[in-house]
Amino acid sequence: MNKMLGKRAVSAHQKNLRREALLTAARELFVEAGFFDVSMAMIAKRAAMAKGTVYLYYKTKEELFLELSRRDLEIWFEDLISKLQNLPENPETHAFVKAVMATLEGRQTAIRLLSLLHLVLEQNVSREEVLNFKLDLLNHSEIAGAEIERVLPFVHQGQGVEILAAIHCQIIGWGQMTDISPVVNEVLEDKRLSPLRIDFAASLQTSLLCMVEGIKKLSSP
Amino acid sequence: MNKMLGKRAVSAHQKNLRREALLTAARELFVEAGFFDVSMAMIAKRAAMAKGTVYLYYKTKEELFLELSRRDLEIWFEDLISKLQNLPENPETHAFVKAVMATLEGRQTAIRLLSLLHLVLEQNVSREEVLNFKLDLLNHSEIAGAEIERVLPFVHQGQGVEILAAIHCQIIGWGQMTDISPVVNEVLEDKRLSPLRIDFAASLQTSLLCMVEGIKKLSSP
Amino acid sequence: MNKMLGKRAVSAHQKNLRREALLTAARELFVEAGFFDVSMAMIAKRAAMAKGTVYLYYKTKEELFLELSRRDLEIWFEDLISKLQNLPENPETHAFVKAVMATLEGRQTAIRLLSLLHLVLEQNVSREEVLNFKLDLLNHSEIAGAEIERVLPFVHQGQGVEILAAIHCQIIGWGQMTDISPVVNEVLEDKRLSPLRIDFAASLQTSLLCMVEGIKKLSSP
Amino acid sequence: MNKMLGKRAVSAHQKNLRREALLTAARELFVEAGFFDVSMAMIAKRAAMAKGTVYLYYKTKEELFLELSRRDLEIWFEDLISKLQNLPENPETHAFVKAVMATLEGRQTAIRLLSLLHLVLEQNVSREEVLNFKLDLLNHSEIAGAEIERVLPFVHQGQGVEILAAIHCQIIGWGQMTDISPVVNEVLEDKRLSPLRIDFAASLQTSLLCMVEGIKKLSSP
DNA sequence: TATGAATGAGAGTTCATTCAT
DNA sequence: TATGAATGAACTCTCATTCAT
Repeated sequence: MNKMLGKRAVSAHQKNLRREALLTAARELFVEAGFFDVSMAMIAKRAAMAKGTVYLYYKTKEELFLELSRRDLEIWFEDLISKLQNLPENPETHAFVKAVMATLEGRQTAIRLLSLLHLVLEQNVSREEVLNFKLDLLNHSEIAGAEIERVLPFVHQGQGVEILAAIHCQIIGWGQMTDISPVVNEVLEDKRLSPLRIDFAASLQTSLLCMVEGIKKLSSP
Repeated sequence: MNKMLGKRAVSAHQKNLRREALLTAARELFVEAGFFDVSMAMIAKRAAMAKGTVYLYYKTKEELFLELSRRDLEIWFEDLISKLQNLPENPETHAFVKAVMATLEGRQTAIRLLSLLHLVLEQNVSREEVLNFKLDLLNHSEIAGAEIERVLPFVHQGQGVEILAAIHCQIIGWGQMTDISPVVNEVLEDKRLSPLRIDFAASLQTSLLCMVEGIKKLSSP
Repeated sequence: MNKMLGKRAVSAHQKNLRREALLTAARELFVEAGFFDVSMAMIAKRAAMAKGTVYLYYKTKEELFLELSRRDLEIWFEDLISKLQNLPENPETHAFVKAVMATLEGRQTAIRLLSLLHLVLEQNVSREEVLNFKLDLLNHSEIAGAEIERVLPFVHQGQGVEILAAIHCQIIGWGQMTDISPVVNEVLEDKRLSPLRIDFAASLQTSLLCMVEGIKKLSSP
Repeated sequence: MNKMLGKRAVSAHQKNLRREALLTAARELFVEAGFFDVSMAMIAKRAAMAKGTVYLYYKTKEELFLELSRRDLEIWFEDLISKLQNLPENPETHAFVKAVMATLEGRQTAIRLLSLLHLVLEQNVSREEVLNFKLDLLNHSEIAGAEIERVLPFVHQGQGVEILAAIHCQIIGWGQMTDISPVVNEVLEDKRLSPLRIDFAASLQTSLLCMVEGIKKLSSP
């Protein structure tokens, strides 16, 4: 038994501590080994709980990781919104992109979770959980979207959320293309393959820059 | 025994037919159930072969699907190159994007495979297989990249492959975001969530348009 | 579920019952079919457990049978030590051999396990398990060895364990030569082969007799 | 195709070459990896034949190894008979045992095969093969047995074969007890276990000595 | 005679999930 | 609420043997 958590979580507060402990354990293991190679048994052990206990808090492995994604996304959104708020109106495109890029620094885990989200996390989860997740996502998206609309004057109303989705899309895309397995890494050391070696940050920054410039151009008559 | 294939694949041609049969079976099942819910046993059964026989042709499930991806990518690249060749030099951005979009029509499977590629297919596969796959990919990328450079005069040399990667990135990104599970689909019918309902083709087309316009603008002084 | 064992083995006692049930099932099947033709699945079924449950108690098939051997050896050693203790000091060689032979009556299974021990059981088992097994074996050997030294005055100190090993050797040897397959049994009915028909007890008794007499003779000046 | 063997074995001579090649391959692999870890595919490959071809010469894996054992036993018997013939009548017990021991030098493979013989090789083999093997064995045993009777005058008629069986028994017994797996070897390095460390040659020699002395003593009134 | 593709049962093992305690 | 024993389907993969060619 985890001494820190006490014997039984009776109060809502204690239950939240348990949930938090599980998420922390899951995140650590996810970083170390990836989603597929982490088992519920490992998570339980790391969180100093019994296997069965995990299921009192999360009905499936996917639900646990979906919650983890929600937390990470929430933090990211808050960071993004805050950084956008600090931008002057109609900034250099470059400044806008830099701000977005800054929100991704040190967020490898969140980026990897984003890639898993659609492929695995939204499976084997109840309607209700998905709905809550999506409502949460929408909520944050709309706030961040509005902020984008405020900052970039050439973005018309409602387009903010779409731009957010496009950013999301590129994070997933570049994320996957650069989050490669050790074997691939080794193979890519072959000189002939140098054109296929891609840097996440550089590629994302460039493509975001193009995107924003493109939007700007297409918006003005 | 599969009557169509004969009893034994002795000639190289017959062996290729067997490989093809396995790929076809795998593709069908992949469409029906997705990568994770398809087992080698199912593929064997669908291809009317014994379980052990599959392993004579592909050492792992990942190797089989990697080959499937290679085939689909090859076809896609050929289509892309051909459609680019049919474009006049310096076409309307819209025409360029339309051409790219046209290559994706009816290619759901290829798009889904592209998403899996980095996450799972390039694991549990030998160095050699990955190397061959990558060399193949590079080869096609360079031809298509050169064609892009020819078609879009503002794209300077070597940038064609990068643009291809960016297209690739967006196909993966939008692909994942729109290739959703039945539960999610159901949830998204909720009116409140309409801003999160995304159409693959529309989103990709728009974002490609922006990207190309952005590149054009950033390239000209 | 096995009604006798209850639903869940929570206490150490209940777990031991489970282990015992598995050993019993394994022993029965071993008698019926031999080591190679017994699978973990069969053992599980016979013990009325699920396949996965077996692996909670024994990590490999070899570990299970090693434990079975340990139990059988332990019982044999206890019997041997007790029978030796009941012997007067410096008995007739014949009486000594008879005592040893008596410990083997109705111990076919133990004899067959002894033969497998070195060939297969000590493979695919962890260092630790082997070590424990060997320590156990040594422990019993030393007690029995000391008893042999007490009983046979011409046996000098430390030689008891060696004699035990020689007994062990002959049990294995005659055991293997007489534990023959049905086909061989059938073949040996051929009159010409009568010199090759060997009886375990008779052969062992004779060879032990010779051995002890030989030791006696070689020890006295 | 193995160039040395030619394309097709039509003549009896060529067929024998094939059989010999298979036995050689099997012996090499048996030394390297042991019976269980050698597959028919490996043997075929080593002998530069196709898998199916092996089955034209030996109906089962066991039959092949049984033949291998027969060859090795034959050679051993010839050596034994020859060495016994070179002994003077009524030699020192020690000289007799030395002669037997000398026949085992460099015959690890034969010794290991002997241990497998009863446990696995005589299974999954046709009646006929076993009969031939046994007749062969009997034949050699009788010659060698007669030689023993000649050499050791206290051995009465018919007892020679029995003594041979007892020698056989001890070779198997000590062979198994000393032919240990790497794990066991490692474990036996533990100082506490030193009494369990056994040397094949030393143990066998001692036990043969005792046996012969015992027989001598028990034979004389 | 020779081949090697095909078989397919079965091996050991894992693990998300359930549920008696 | 917490436990962890139990489940059992599913997994990948092996290999002696068969048999169409």
